[in-house]
Amino acid sequence: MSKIVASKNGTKKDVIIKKAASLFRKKGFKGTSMRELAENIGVEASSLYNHIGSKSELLQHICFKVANDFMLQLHETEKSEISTTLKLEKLIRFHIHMMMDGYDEVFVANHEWKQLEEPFLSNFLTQRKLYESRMIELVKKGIQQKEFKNIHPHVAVFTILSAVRGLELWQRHKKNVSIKEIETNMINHLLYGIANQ
Amino acid sequence: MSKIVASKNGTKKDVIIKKAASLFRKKGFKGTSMRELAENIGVEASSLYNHIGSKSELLQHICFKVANDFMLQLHETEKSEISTTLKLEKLIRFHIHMMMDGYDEVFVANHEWKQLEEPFLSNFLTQRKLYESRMIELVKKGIQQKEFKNIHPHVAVFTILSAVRGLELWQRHKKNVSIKEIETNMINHLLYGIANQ
DNA sequence: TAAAAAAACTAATAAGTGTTAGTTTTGTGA
DNA sequence: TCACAAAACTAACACTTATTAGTTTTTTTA
Repeated sequence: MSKIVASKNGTKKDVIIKKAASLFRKKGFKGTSMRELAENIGVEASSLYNHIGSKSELLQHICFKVANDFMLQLHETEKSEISTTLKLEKLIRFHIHMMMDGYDEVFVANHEWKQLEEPFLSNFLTQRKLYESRMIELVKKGIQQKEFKNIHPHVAVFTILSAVRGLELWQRHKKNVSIKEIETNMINHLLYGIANQ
Repeated sequence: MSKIVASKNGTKKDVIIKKAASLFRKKGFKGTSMRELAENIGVEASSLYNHIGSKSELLQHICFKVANDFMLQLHETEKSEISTTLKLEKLIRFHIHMMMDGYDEVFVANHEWKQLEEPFLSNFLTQRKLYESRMIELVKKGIQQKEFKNIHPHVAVFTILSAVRGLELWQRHKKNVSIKEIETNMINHLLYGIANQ
């Protein structure tokens, strides 16, 4: 029937991946059928296979694109010559922006990676573990330099990562609060707390 | 073949639900088949239907049990005559303990509620929204009473809820850090921050 | 120990899954 | 305009899904 319309800067495969990310977020990877994906694009299911190899491939693409983006930013931040506090702040801001700009993809990478098949599953987990441990090193450094309190680095990093991931919850409510406002409040909360004294 | 063994304090249905929660967490609701569930219990799939009505019913039971537990605790906390800071602290501690004791169930309620069918889906979302708004009211009160800084209550609540939900990540690493240690660090982090000055 | 109830079993159903083969339509460059 | 390539289509495949019917085994009760 209709032909898949390639957007200006992206192949038809990209269009499929984008729609897949949206559906995988809303209904889950296993909860989304190829027929459903095809229908949302305006095409028969079999036609998708002119552009992609398999359903799994779609998930792989989404997950590793996100993982890669985060890794690159981490690497860049580590190299930059600013205080540890500012490095942490920069990373938190990046997480916030990724969550806002690439909501569907980040959500899918966070929630549907379990459905990856080997060896992609192991690969993804290794990369995530590496990311976490490098953030922990950063916090440790901040403690040594007396920039941070004598907290448990592991707990601190997980608290931060989780809080940021929780921006997912915001997508439902984004009417009243601006990104800037969320960003400022969240950074203050995570770095300086909310209690007086 | 073998019969479903009912544990001391629980019907056979409870055994099925417990195992379902475990599998739904590990593989997702859609990713878990009734045959798989049955096999894990040591029985044929059709035999499950002597004890339960449907697969969906299992998910419903898990989600609403969790939602109910949280609601009850919120209600009790609201009534208790302690400072707002202590109320918030009490709630955070409850979240932490729920995550530790009922890991599978809380995880499933957090991640698989989307797979609920109507009218259960709407019901669940309404209840969650109510929970959130009552926590927001609590934070607002804390600000009025000058117990909290002049933060954005909405952002603060979501940051806290997300951070606590992130305890999921801990189940993988629970070797080195005790619950008590996590609890203390997390509460300090969320209420008082991590930065010096 | 015999009767009744509970819970297992086998077998089958209808619907849905990802994917492939083969064919027809559509768009493009000579 | 004609040939070639890209991308759509229809139809089918082998398999898995939740669930039901009907039957047999096991357990409980009297």
